[in-house]
Order: sequence, then structure tokens, then C-alpha cells
Amino acid sequence: MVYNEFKKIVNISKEDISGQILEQNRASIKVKKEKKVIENLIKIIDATLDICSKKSFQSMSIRDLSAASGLSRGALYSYFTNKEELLILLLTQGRQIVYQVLTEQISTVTSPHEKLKIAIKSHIYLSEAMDTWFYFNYIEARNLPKNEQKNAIESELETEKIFIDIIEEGIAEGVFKDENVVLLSSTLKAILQDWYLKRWKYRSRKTSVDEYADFVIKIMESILLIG
Amino acid sequence: MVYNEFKKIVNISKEDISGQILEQNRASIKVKKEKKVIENLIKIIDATLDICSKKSFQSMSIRDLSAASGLSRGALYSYFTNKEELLILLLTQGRQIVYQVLTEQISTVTSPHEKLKIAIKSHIYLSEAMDTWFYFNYIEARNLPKNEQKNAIESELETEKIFIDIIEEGIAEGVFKDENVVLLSSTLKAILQDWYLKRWKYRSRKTSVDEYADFVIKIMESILLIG
DNA sequence: GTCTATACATAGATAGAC
DNA sequence: GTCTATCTATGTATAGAC
Repeated sequence: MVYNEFKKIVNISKEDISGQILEQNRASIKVKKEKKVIENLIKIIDATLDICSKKSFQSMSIRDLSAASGLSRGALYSYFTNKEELLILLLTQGRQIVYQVLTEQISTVTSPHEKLKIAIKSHIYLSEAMDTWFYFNYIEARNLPKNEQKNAIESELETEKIFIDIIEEGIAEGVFKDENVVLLSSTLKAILQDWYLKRWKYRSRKTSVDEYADFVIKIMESILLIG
Repeated sequence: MVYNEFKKIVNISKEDISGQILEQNRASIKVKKEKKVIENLIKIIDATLDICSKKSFQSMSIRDLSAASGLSRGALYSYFTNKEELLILLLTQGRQIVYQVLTEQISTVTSPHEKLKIAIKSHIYLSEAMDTWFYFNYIEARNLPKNEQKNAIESELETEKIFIDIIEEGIAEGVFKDENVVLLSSTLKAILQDWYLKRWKYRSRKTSVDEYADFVIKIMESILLIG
């Protein structure tokens, strides 16, 4: 699998995401016509992620968001009760998508070695297809209120757990070396995150997403494979 | 070398850092008595890093900083001309310290293999000794004005270059395998940064700084060493 | 050198017209 | 459903007393 194939398989349409948000936030969305909601949520999300790829969510004023989304300040407050809730909503949704896609992709194969390769590729390709989203999620998580931060932390550990499980399975089956699994998964996650955190660097060096994915797989293999 | 030894060697006293800041910012510091300046700069830096380990520099108001540092809002403006300049000052200083210590430590050995080990340990130990500083530097770099961001980017590439040079030297000498040096250095940097970016995770797992350093060295060896 | 008081700007949020 | 007008809070920065 290469990136161009992945993009077709995981066709995360904006309508789908907005629909999911609507489902889970009926309480705070005051507008009744579903079509309108979907339409405007897309505008709001696009504008937010766009602005926040250049400055922080904090520094983005409701006035900025109004200008970029095309909705008035008053209208915006029909879609969320306050600015912080908009942040929570976006981060929660982002995490869900990542977990959904990752587990779905892995379920298509059985051997640990194949699973590891698919998991690495899926993570990198997904973060490439939704780069502003991933970046936003990582950077802004710390600005959540304490109780919501717990969810962000759990989510980090949850994706890490996916890798831990795969590697342990491989060790049990005798195809992987018996390494420090938790530390190794943790560093693997750091490497995967680097792809979207330092997008500017890889872009300027013309490192393609496929090249990066292949490289990560190769170094994991050189650490884990026996022989 | 283990962490406890490193801490003694690299005795980065707060007075030294404040002194360096004073040297380089005489223009914007209005207070004349050097002793006073050093004393209050330490208060300001400590308070800023402390607050910013919990929320963003943006969200930290001058009122917050005044309360935490013990200086009045008016007095604070005797040490910097505006809030953004305080940010620039802190980030610039932080970068200088890292580069100074890293290059100094590496210069003590000659073989590429030893150099690589020392560079990895120095980076991790330094980020441990100055964890709030490192965290602040990474997270807040993006909130600089465009022209200052250039410096932050150059600095990221500069530390990466240290690793690139060591690995290339090792390949030339025939002790390291001929890998994709730039990509490998880049992922190594990501792993090193993870130590201070996810401090909460490693702390909760009781991973010691020495254990982490040894692990990173081990995986780099398993990728690079021949045989 | 440091403080208090305050000017001035900009933010988030709401009410009521359309 | 959406907009405009506006209230209120909070922020940065400065001036002048001590």
C-alpha cells in the first residue's frame, strides 16, 4: 500500500465528520436544520484549523473566526456555547477519527509483522491526509481544562497500546526479538508524530510520505526482526 | 557517565544565565544596578517557566507574572519593553545554552561511536536538568513573529546537524552502516525531544533518565553498528 | 527602582432587530 | 437562522507618586 491508495480507502469526508459532531453535540447546537448545521460546521472547522496552523487557538479571536468562516460572531454561538467548548469538540472528534481508522486498518491483517507495517503506514498516511487536524490536536491538547486533559492522555496511551500489543504478539510468536516493548512503542510513537509536527522540515527536504513510512518500517525491522 | 555526574559537570547556575541575558539585552533593561537585575531576572524567568509549564505564554497575563514573580506590573516593564520581547529573550537564551553544552561535551571525545553516545546522553541529561526550559522552548517557538521563527528553525537544524556529522564520520571510518543519515538524525532528534515533551508519561511509568538514555543508545547501535 | 492608578485596546458573550 | 450593536471583563502598557 502507498499513500495514493490509502487516500481512496480512507475517504474521510468532511460531511461525515460534521455529522458525527452533530450527533454528539445536539445539546449545544441551537440550529435545527441538519443541512444548515453540517454546512456551517464544515466552515467553522476549516476556518479554525486553518487559522490555528498559523497561530494558537488562544490567539484566534472569535472575530478572526467570524471573518474566516463567513459567519457572524452571533451566529457562531449557535454552534457552540463558548470558545472552550469548540476546542473540546474539535479535539474529541479528532481523537475518535484516528482511533477508528487505525483499528479498522489493522483488523485487515493477522501476522504481527504485517500488522506492524500496516499500523505504521496507516498512522503516517492518516496524519498526512489530515495534517492540520493532527497538528492542532497535538499542540492544543495542553490548553484543555484539567478534566478534559485526562481524555487526551488516555488517547495517547490508547494508540501506544496498539503498538505494544502488536509487538508483544510478535515476541510471543517468536518473530520479534524480546525488546523493552513499552519504551520501544513510545519511541515509535514519537517518530510517527514527528511527521506532522515538523511538516515544514520534511517538506523543505522533499521527503515524501512514502519514503518516510518505509524508513520508519525499516528501522523498526532492524530493531525487532531476528537474524 | 550517568545523570548524577552530568548534573555536577554542567553546573548551569541561574546567575550565569541571567548574566548572559543582561549582557545581550542591555538596551531594553532599564534598571542600572547589575545585582538587582540578576536577582529580578531570576524571579521573572522562574515565574514564567513555572506558569508556562501549566498554560501557554499567551494565556499568561502580565498580572499572572507580576503575582508569581513578586514584582509589580510596572516594575516588570523595566526588564523588557513588551511581552513579546520577553518571549524572544527566553527562547533565544534557551537555544544558546543547549548548543553550548552539547558542542562542549562532544569535544571531549574523538571516536564517532563515543561521540554519538555522549551526544545522546548530554541531550537527554540536559533536557532533564532543565525540563521546564526545554518544554517552553519547544512549545512556544511557534508563537514567535515570523522573523524570529527563522532563528528557531535554524537552531533545530543546527542540533540535528551535530548528529548528522557524527554519523557521517562513523560511516566514513567504516564503523557505522551506510544508512539514510539525514532521516536517521531526524528521528533520533524526535526521540530525544519526546523525553521532555512527554515527561508526564515517563514519570508515571517510573522510567529513569538513565534508563531512557541507555535505551536510545541501544536502538541507535542496533541500527548503525556493523555485525 | 518600584509601586499604584489608570488609559486604552481587544477579547468573549448576549440581546434584540431583521 | 443570522446579523448588528453593545455590555463587561481582561489584557497590555504607561505616567507619575514614592
